Amino acid sequence: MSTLLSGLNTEQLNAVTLPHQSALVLAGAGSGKTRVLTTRIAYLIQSRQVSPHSIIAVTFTNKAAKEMLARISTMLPINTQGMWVGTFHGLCNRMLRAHYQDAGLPQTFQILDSADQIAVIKRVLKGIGADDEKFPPRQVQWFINNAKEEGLRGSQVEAYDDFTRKMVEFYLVYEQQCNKDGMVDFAELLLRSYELLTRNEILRRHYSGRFSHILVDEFQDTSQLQYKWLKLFAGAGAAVFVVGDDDQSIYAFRGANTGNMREFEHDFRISKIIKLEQNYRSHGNILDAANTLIRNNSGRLDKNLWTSEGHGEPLRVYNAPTDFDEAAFIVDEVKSLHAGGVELSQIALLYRSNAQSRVLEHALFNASLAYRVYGGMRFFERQEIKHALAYLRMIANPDDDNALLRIINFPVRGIGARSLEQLQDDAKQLGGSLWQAALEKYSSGAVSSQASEDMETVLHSRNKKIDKPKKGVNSFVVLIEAIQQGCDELSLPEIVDHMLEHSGLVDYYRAEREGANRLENLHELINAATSYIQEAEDDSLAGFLAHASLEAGEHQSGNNQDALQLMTVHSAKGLEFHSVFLSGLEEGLFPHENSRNEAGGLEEERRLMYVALTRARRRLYLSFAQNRMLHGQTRYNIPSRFLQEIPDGLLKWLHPLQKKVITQQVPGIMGRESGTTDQVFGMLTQKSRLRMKESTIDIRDTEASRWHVGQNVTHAKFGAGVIVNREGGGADARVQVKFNHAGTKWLSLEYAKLAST
DNA sequence: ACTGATTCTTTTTTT
DNA sequence: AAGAATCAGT
Repeated sequence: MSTLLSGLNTEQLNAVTLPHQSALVLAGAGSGKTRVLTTRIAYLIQSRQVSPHSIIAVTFTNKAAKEMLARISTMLPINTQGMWVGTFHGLCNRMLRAHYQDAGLPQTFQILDSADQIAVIKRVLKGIGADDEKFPPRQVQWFINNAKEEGLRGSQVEAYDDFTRKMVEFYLVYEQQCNKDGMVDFAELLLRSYELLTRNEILRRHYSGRFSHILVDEFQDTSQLQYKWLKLFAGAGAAVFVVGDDDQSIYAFRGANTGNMREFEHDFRISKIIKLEQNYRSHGNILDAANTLIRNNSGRLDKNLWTSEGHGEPLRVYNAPTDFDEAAFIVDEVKSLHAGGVELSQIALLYRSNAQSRVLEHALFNASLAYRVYGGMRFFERQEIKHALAYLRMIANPDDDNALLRIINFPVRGIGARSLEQLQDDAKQLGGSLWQAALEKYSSGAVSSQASEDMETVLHSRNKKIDKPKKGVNSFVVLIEAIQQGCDELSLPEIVDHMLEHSGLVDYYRAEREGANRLENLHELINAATSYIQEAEDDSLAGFLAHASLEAGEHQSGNNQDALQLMTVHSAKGLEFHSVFLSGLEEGLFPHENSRNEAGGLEEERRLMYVALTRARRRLYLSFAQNRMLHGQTRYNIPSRFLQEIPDGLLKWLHPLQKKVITQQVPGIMGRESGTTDQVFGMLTQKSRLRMKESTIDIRDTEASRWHVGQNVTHAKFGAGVIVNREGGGADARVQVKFNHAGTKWLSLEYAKLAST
């Protein structure tokens, strides 16, 4: 007990030991939020004799849920399996599985991730002959999800204009399709379980009675519907303990509603907000920068982070000519940090959008630095895995049209658009799934052909209609049935293995030239199944499939070696690192240009920036590039306004060698002496920009002219050699070097650190 | 039905 | 720049 609470500061202790009442904890970045939550749970169980069975803890990501469970079990020797800890979506799934009948769902209902959802929408649109130029599937998806988030069914949405009426129509057909196939999208998980509780009084009583304590992490990220869902769970008697930081709300695009914090204050009669303001993570300068920046936002709940640590280093700012230079700079700095004893895994490279990782990866790869990219293409989103999952879905529930369409001709078995159309028509007539239609066709060559037709036509049409397409469809039906039968008595990993072998997927990718990686992923899927049955209490195939949809990421066939961490700012939330590089600080990128048109968009971007800054413990690099390649063309950018919102005194500007000259030529641009914002930052005139560019090239050319054919050189990695050729000029200058021991290579003078010997 | 070529389009962030 | 989607030719 005393060990449980030791080391907590006054506010933390206060929060942890609160009596049975609802509470709002406003917890700044790095203020020990997770610790407070987990300790509170442990404290409730240990000192208040609260049964783990009556505690529910909601987190925002699966990762956070896992970590919470792990921390609790180190504090208390209890079985955490009975506890309800998870994301909103995860918990809703759990509930719907338990009461699938009451919820009007088939036992094997499938969860659609966004990509699946788009696919279904596309199919639906095509099915009713809608013009997908005029109604882009993305927009339809957005409409549907928004409606669901507001708690509205297709029949309840009010439409006053043609466009909306059309959208509603799509929504209705989409709903129908989902119901028919037993599919549930993310928003549906929430809405469905919300409705279940609203309608079903017995269940509602059961749950609101069962949970005496509800704890919510990252409360600022909850949506309207999620909040209503919470209130339903809480009923009248539960103590609801929510922890959040309005400054770190970065999911408004997904429906997060900071206003929930104020509503909560009101709804649950919170008399005093508990504030955790001592930061245990970052040095003073970093914190000051973050605090100053975020003060530019309006309507914040008041809070100011402080630290008892010293100021530490200034933030380092780097102005790179191009994104390549930026990457090269980062690589250099990482190397010296690493050489100085900082573990690679303690260094993070953060960026606003996933696409930015490419340049960085390229540079890191060439420098042979170990790195790991989070997010981006996730494990369960890869095409080979999606294919494999589709086969598994067919085993679990063959009426899943979506899954069927994905794999009916993959690997190819001669089923083209023609036979598919046929099948879809049959299904429509039958009023059943594609699978049922396929079965019908396959199992009965002599189906009730219309008696009115004469014999010849029947024979004729049978030969043409049934024989030919039947071949393909037939083989598919046989295959799926064979796999299904083969799965009896098998464990989950064995089912996966069995499916992989017999579906032909393994053979397909084995034959593919670039298939090695995909093969590896397919095998990794077996491992994923193995670890799933070890961790989850429900080891059914349906459970595994739900898991795959809900937890798309975090399963990488990865090694645990010390590696740099690359991720978006969003996915860095909740993490901390010794050193952080924040790259791409340019207008249009961060803040992102799309945020301009959205209400509150800029403030959300600023919060995102705040999150990014507060990830760093000791050292923080901020960098931007004047030119950046985007969608295949170069864009000229001006530095992010957020840079300017950080006090000068906290920044230390780093300049590459060439830059010194530029500074002299164009004073007032690089130096940040007095002057209006526009002069300093941005609005570089076309002319001055040009001047900068020219001067850069000039210098480079001098740089390049240092090298000539026949010169003896050494390279850090390849050793000694002689220049045998050179081409290009300016930024593109390259030399061909014949190395004594490493063959002949073309090297870019810009990056290859050649030394003359 | 399949292949190769051409055009199009890109998510900002995630359950 | 790269991948997906569509189109044309076989």
